[in-house]
Amino acid sequence: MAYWLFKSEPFKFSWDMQKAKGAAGQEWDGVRNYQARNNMRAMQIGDKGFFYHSNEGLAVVGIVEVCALAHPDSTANNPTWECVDIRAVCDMPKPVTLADVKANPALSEMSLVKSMRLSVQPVTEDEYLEVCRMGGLDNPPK
DNA sequence: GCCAACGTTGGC
DNA sequence: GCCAACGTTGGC
Repeated sequence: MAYWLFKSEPFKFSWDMQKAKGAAGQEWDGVRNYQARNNMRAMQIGDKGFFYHSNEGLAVVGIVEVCALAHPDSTANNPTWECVDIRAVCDMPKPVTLADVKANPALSEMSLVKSMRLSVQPVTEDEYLEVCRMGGLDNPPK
């Protein structure tokens, strides 16, 4: 089991929109960055991840899980670009902001701090559990 | 809206 | 294959 972080600008695709897709989930399309694509290729069904609002909100607002392995991005005209499908699992009871993450020494190595611009990031288990704890999630889905 | 960081492109 | 120019992302 691996952990990830998915960034989205809420005015383009928000957490509410993700939740509205329900159990069927949503193709995480639009990624045009090799590192982000490679992260998605490495994902397994059931991997968990954070849903992060960039630009506005600047916070981890929910937990998602991978529900389809990497496949061609339906919005791309080039088979180079692939993406997974993800579905909402639960809300973060208390959104964990970027400022919260930066202020926590235990998270100083997190990609969110170190590789700010990467849109699909790996998260370690320790980081996953720590952010869940900060967000008031007592029994984080694994 | 500004600008720093960083990935990509393209000339040589 | 180097590196300057350029475009995009995203925090502030």
